[in-house]
Amino acid sequence: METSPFAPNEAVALAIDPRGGAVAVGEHGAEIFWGPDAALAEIERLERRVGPRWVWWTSATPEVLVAAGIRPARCWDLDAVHRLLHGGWRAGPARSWAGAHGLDTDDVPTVAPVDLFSAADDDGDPDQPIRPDGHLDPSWVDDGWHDDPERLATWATLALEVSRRQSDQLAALRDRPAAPATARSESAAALLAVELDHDGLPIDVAEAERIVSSFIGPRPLNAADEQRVMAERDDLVLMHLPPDLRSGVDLRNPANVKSLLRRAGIEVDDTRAWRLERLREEHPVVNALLIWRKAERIATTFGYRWLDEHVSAGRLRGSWSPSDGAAGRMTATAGLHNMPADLRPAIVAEAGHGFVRADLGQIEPRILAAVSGDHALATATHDADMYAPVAQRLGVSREIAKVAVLGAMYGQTTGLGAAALRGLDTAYPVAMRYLTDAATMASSGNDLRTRGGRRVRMSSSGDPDADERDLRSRAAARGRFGRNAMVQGAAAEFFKTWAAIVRARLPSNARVVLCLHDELLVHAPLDIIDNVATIVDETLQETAARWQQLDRRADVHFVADTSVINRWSEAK
DNA sequence: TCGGTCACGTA
DNA sequence: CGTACGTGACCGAG
Repeated sequence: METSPFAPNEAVALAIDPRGGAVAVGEHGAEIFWGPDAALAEIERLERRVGPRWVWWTSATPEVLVAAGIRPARCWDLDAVHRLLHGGWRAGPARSWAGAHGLDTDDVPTVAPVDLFSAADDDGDPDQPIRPDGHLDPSWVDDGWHDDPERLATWATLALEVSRRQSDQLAALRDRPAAPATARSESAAALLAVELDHDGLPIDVAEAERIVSSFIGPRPLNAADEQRVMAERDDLVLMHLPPDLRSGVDLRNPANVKSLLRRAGIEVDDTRAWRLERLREEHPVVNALLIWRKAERIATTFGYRWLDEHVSAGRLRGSWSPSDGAAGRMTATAGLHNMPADLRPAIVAEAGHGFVRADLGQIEPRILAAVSGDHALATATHDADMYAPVAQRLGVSREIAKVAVLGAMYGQTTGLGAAALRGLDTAYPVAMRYLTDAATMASSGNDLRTRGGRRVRMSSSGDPDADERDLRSRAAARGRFGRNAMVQGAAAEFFKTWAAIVRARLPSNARVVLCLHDELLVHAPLDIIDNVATIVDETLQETAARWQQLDRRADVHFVADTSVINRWSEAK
């Protein structure tokens, strides 16, 4: 009979030295696997036979696993939990350690710049990872544990200790009962981010190039050709000006464009597209400029260079971050989160595969109903379109109701019907009070915590030069930020829980390939695609049920629009 | 070379 | 005086 020092679901800290081996440390024992290949094989075996909750310092550890084809089921990511507990986007072992030990996380020791004279003058004990002041020794953090099983074991043991302390800190958030569960789903999202980095988003490059070409023409042959094409694009705008105004105009310089427009008889405060949109008919140069801007965006940001840099083997890859520094939404580079809709037809499932695309409907107002515990607003969420009952209750049109609710969550004060805002206050006082409380706290510089326990820092960095008006407007800005962060942050937590459970429920040949704040894209073989769609829908209800279990405040319904498609552009 | 501003795409 | 993000071009300060 096989014995293991670990139990299913037990927290087991894992430290990997890709060149040497790995160490796994649990409550009641440890295992050392030496030799890189043997270590990965043993980790895979442990994952399969035991299924612990792996604890790791940073995503560098799962990166090794995912690269080796190992997809752990459960984890505890110290970075992710640190960000949750202490706010902001910065993390790393030194900060996680400091945060777990009640030390200053903003001022952790760093390795001094390499210096010939100071190199030998290190007052730290090389065998001792903890400094006298209680911080992790930065030289240890960097690579002090490499190539030595014993030091690697120390490193894993320290991780396990941090995870215990983090668990205690989460449990101590008595008014945030969802915090421990959120730490687990935030960890899962961090692991998913590693997988998204690795897997990439299926893209049909030929189709993408065709779309790019439709905006800016064929791929330039060389730098000179590129210059020529650029000049030709510029000319399509400049031709609408009298010849004596054309020279020296740089369309890429907004100030320049502004004066250009003024000379054409058009006065604007700035040259943003939404402002120019209404002036299209005023002068042909405006229309030409807006078309130019669109092409310029493709040329500079989403053109051939973008494809060359970020696409390989039919996948568009970016760098995923499981939580931003504000409300904790996922972010991604390489344009994965801001790809123009025009390019979405190029996101095509591979042969024999399809996408399941699902997006949460009206997620933020539903989240507001849940986190505030407003029963009247919760009742509205029982409708597939929750703005309809809100409109009825306020006695306004659906459009007005929608704008008013969104405006309340964003802190918008202008352009809203005052009657609708007053109506919200009387119809949904609990939800509105929740928002104004958050705004009041934030505007006076107090940190907030989301429903899942994420600390939202308000760091009111005092500017000695700020005058009274500056201070007031900054306080108001903090208020809007805080008000929105409580909703956006809880929505991000809800979304990540959903994504994490979907990930756990999917068969191994189906993968989440995109997370877009309220939208999931899953890539799967066609013969199971309907099953995957069912999993995605059922998982949403499971996510909602888990929330209700932890909160038990209001019966909020969540809905998703789910469809099976071949191209990202097909749904919606 | 760097930070700030403008601009614009997504949610 | 509606939030968040990433990217790129330009500007001015250093």
